[in-house]
Amino acid sequence: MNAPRPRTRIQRRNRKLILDAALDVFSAQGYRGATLDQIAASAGLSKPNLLYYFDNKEEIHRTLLTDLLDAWLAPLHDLAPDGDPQAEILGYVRRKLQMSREYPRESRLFANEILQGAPRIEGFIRGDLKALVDEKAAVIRGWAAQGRIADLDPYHLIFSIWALTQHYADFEAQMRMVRGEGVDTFEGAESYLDTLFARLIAP
Amino acid sequence: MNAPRPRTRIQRRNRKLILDAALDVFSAQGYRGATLDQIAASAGLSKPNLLYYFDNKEEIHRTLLTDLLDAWLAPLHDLAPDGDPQAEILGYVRRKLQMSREYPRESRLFANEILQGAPRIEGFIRGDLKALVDEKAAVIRGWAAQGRIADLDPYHLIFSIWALTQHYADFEAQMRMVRGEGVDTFEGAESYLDTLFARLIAP
DNA sequence: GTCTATAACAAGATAGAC
DNA sequence: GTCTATCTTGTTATAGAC
Repeated sequence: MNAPRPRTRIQRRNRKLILDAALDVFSAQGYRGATLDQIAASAGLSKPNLLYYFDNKEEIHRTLLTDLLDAWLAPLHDLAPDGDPQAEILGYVRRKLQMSREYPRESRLFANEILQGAPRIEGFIRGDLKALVDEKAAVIRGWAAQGRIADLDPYHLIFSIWALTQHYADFEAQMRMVRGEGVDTFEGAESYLDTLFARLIAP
Repeated sequence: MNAPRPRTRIQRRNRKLILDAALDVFSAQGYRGATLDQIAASAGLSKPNLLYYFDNKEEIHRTLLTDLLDAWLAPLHDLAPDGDPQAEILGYVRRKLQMSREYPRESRLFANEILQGAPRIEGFIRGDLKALVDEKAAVIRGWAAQGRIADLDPYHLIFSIWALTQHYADFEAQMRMVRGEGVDTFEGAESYLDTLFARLIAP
């Protein structure tokens, strides 16, 4: 029997509870490290009740990942070819950093997936993501050709934006331990990345 | 009964085989995702034979991680306070990138550990790593105070070096899929990072 | 819809022959 | 030292009462 489409209020609420708990556990432990017991306990439900809402463990994970992928493309999608190059690139950096701050668990879920060779999202990466990156890389290359930004490899540029912004979410544990518990690890990040990319892309 | 200290040639050889296979599997699947069956198969030994050389799964993992941590500090350790600031920082970036290229599995093993909250290396991070980072941050701050490099937060600077260099190892799967199978993902990385950090730290 | 109880199946670890 | 066979535990998933 398939899990029901969420019709009632209580069903929608429980599905949300489960997905939120599962995001906690999967992002912190990885797919195999997570157990249904942990997720159930964190959601305040029994394990069989979890499996009333989702057919199996994998479906919970796939749901989280799928929901995430749409949001994942948005910041880059918004990079406008007819905008001011500097403002567009710095704006993209800010939106990406904002995502790391607001959705660190999602970032870690994604990082776990990539680290393991992206087995479940290979289609997404080779498909939608690659298409979008190729499109925006061409835009950036055009700006460089016009001398409106420095002449940089657009792929390295995009990857460096991902690396720097996602690091604040994915390696947050390390930053916190190195800097000490009291520190907000995002403090100063936006201004640092603003400076870094402004100096990098200045023509 | 404890596993034997490696005395004979064959023991040393088998321990190496096991650790190399385990590094493959742990770095790709994470601690919980890895199974002794996979490691044994990859090493060409039987599962009980693995456990003749190591008491249990955790000891294999701990051995890999411990061996890694020494090497992990070296590039930053070599940043010399009395050297030329620009050359020292760019040299550190190059050494770190070189480690990502030569030891991508080790980088992913480390990344897996941090993503999960660094449960097994918290002591290392709060201890040796924090001490080294604090020490070198002070050096960098001194350079900035003397106007020999730009005035940047040294912690954000160090973290950004980690983020950018390790990304080439940890997110290699994504880069390969976005760029296409034929591409060497490290191609152009050194010159890109050279440019990035040279422009960033120029006074 | 939710629960207790339990089946079914990995996966870590051990026993004991060779 | 290495293997086959097996024990034991943890985990996913199902049965069936309520």
